[in-house]
Amino acid sequence: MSANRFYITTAISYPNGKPHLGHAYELIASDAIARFMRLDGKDVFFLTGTDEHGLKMVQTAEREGLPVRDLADRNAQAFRDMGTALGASNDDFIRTTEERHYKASQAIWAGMQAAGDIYLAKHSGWYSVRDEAYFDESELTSGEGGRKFAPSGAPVEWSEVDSYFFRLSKYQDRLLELYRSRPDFIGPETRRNEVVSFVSGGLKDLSISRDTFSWGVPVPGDPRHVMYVWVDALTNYITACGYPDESDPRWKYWPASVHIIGKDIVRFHAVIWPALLMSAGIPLPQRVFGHGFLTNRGEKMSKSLGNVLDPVEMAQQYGRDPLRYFFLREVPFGQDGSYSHEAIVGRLNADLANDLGNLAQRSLSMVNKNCAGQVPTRGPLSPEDEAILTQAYGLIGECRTAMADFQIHLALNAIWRVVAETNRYFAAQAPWALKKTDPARMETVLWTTAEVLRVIGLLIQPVMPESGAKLLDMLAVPAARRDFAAVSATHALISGTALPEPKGLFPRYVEPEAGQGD
RNA sequence: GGCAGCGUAGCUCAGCUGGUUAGAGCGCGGCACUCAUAAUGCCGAGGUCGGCGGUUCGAGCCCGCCCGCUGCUACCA
Repeated sequence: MSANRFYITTAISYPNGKPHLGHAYELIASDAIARFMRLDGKDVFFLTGTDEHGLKMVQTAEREGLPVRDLADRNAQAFRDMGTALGASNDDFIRTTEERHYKASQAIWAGMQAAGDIYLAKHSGWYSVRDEAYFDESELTSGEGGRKFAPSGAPVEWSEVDSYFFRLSKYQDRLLELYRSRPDFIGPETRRNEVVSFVSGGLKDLSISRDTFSWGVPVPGDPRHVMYVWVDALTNYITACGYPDESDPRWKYWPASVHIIGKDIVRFHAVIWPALLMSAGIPLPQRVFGHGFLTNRGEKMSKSLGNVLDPVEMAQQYGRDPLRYFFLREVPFGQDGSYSHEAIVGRLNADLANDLGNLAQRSLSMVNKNCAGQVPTRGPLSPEDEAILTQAYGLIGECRTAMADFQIHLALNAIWRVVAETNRYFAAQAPWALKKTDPARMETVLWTTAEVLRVIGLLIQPVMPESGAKLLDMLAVPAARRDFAAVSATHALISGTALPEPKGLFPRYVEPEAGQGD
């Protein structure tokens, strides 16, 4: 990966159900990062997709009376549709049931095998059919008659099956060295600490195949087995780059700049994945970043609590851009966050409608009425004008710093700090009063405000692409001048340019009749 | 149990290598303005910085103990 390329992925979603807010959140955040990097001049490849194999898909399909492939097709489409509804700009959407992925998975398997890291053995342990999981002896509780039970209360039985294993244990030292030499490989830091602690405690070899079902990628040379979870799912990130064909035009994007994932699967991405890659002799991703979870008023979303919200419906209710803004501004990226209807409405009305929307409205409507609908005449700049402009131009640096560590909320904080400052500037300069006493000065104040709005419009595009475009449209900023290279005085608004009539940027959210609340 | 982290205004959180009257946003109270999406601006209320004890000329920031909370402690993706 050259310095100018940026490859970002979300985790691939397991589509045995409909997409939920957690999926939406990860996609929105990744999309904002991808868009930021594109606008900042990078050659971006942004990937998302679905992980469609495994027993649960088979079971869900049975329950619904569908062929499993039909279920996969239907639900994968639901995830694609969610992306559309949220404005995701992914360059590809990978499905692990695709032919290209079979090739890639079998190729990496072969690579690991060639390295001597795969062997066949008995996978044994206490298995709970209901939980579909193995449990360590220490996790079990004993009931009457010596029967043993999983933490969930489900009965367990001793199970022994043939399985291929990956020599994960062999990579402990190399992994620790990786974490030591590249401190930002895992983020945020708290996740890094956990992983280091975990690996330091020793690694066991990993069961990577099953012969108890067939819905998966066949193991090369032993079609009784399908690959189990790890190899199949993680490999998607290189499948999309054309692996194993290194002459594929996409191969240049590997290694990925960052895998954006939920905090619950950090270990798989920060331990197993690099080990698989090391084994197969493939370069390692630059970074792995685990975001937090969203809760509804502090409670986990769950069907039984009835607080599961459909992200597509939310986008319709609040607007795609405002919804994106809310989650990216309200939740420090990497930490858990809570949301509620009240919190969303509060943010939308305060930050979007009142602060930014109204700033655009109050200034641009004055321009429209008093400056012949053109970019105002810029006279000599006062120290106050210079100060606010300097702050605005300085934002790109702050945003770059924040986004380099995926601190999206800090970038937005910085932008809104300037929005607030601009409202103060506008009130202090009182162009409505200057209209009578010093029209030329009024024009300069309006020009300065419009120029700040131009910069704001450019910088909000990653998070709110439509709204950013709308604001830039109102300022007649040409399409070719909408990347971050334009965040400078060099590309400032030119006095006399004709402007369209301003339109509301962010309407206030008003409760529908007989407020349903949330 | 072990390891890691956290506990600062009603709420969500900032507080750099310890140093004058502990900060922001939201919420709340008052005032101003009327260009604007009943928007905005100004002022304010005011928290024993979880508790106790230390180190220090001086601690929210260092040390010890205690209380409370969270995460991790592998085969569910």
